[in-house]
Amino acid sequence: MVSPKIIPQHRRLYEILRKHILDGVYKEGDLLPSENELCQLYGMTRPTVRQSLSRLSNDGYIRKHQGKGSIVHNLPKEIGILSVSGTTSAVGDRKLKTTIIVKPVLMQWPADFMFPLTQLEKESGCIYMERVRFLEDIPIFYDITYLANLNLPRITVRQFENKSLFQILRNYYRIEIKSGEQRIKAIPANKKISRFLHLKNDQPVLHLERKMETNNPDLFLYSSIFCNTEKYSIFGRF
Amino acid sequence: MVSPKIIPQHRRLYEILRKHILDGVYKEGDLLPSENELCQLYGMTRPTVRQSLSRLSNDGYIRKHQGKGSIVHNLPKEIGILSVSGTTSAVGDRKLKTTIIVKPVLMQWPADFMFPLTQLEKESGCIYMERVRFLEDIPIFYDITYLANLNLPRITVRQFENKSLFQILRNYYRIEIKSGEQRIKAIPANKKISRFLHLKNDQPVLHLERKMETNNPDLFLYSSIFCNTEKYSIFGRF
DNA sequence: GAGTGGTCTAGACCACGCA
DNA sequence: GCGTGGTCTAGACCACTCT
Repeated sequence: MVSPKIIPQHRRLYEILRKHILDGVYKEGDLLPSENELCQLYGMTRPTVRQSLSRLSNDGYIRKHQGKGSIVHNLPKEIGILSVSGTTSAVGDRKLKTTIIVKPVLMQWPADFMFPLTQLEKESGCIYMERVRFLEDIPIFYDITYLANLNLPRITVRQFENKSLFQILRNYYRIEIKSGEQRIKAIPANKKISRFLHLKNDQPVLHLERKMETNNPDLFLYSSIFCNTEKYSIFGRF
Repeated sequence: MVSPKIIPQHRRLYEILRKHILDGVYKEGDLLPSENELCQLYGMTRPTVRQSLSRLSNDGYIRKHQGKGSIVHNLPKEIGILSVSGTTSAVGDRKLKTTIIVKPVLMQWPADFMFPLTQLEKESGCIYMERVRFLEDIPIFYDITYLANLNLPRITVRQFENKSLFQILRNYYRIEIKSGEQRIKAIPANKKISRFLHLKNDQPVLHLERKMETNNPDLFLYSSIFCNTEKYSIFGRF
């Protein structure tokens, strides 16, 4: 573990309000306290409060209405994998179980990698792992993860079963995901995919190719995610 | 046409910088003028400038680096349909041709609509249209659009061929899209879809179900979009 | 009219990258 | 050490909604 980082106030308020919404302190359709009330409650000024609310609004937790206030929005019943937080926190409160297919191993980068790599990444080698994620005992995601082996000692021996990769990166290496980009396609499931996701061959699956930036400007996290959307849609805001 | 609305300064600067990036005034990898320089150049203060840059960053046009500056980012070569601007502006400079399959008609809302409707929407009836969008002569999107018939006189007789629906809504009815949400699935193409998108039956396509909010709080725009991702991926940021 | 969110100003201090 | 972006304050005026 490492010493904690200071957390900006707008981020702190964002987390508080988000937790209150998820915990039902503020329910769907409720009016949040007004911006001025939040200022007083948490000892901030309006721009700071507004920054928190702006993020909540972008993430779909609230809707702002001029002259009325901020209203808690219907929480998406689907899987919000288009958010930044990674798969684990993307499914809300539902239980997500993980099976490791390939434990983290150090290897060469694939020859035709889905994103261009920097020289530094190429030289560092690649940490590789495969996981299948289950939601209510249905396999939903088949994740293949790649990241450069930059200042991540002992990562290949850590236990991933109950923690998300994001948690481990944050707790042990102080790595935070800042943002990312992705390409989305619909493809037929090949043999490997259909086996892991319990689908028929050639059944359509969603394929996400993601590149995530971290607070280490040299370190990126790459995922190739195959997603069974038979029962759960992928949800996003824009 | 209607009288123009006043445009906030942060929005104005956002549009200017966005245009400069798209026009190549600032090229990929270039450093944008610093925030303080932009303040002087456009006569704004830093929070205002930062609001513009923040949006540019969210939309993927720039990356901000503390201590260095804002760097113009690789423009996505794929189709950025996950952005707010609608299909037409989502494909950058490439030519998007549209074929109208069903001209706008007034009808009843479908019995099992993909999103819940307000009482007002149900009573107003539904404007319905179908279009196919081509990129470089390949059919990419099969769009089915629905919106409530609220204060939209004569919309069923307007010409959609060369203008986007969004342009018509903005120019004639002063309707702007503010934000939206969507569900994404991978599904097999049925007969109708495969005919319009020139695909084989059961070939995987992306299915987007979108609900968009406008500056009229009672008016929402709904789309069901079937997307051929054989050649072009859908691009998004998060 | 009162209260809400939307926009904007004019400063301040800090953390980071680079020369 | 200097300039960069990151955070924050303490105000201001406006547009909108509701009563």
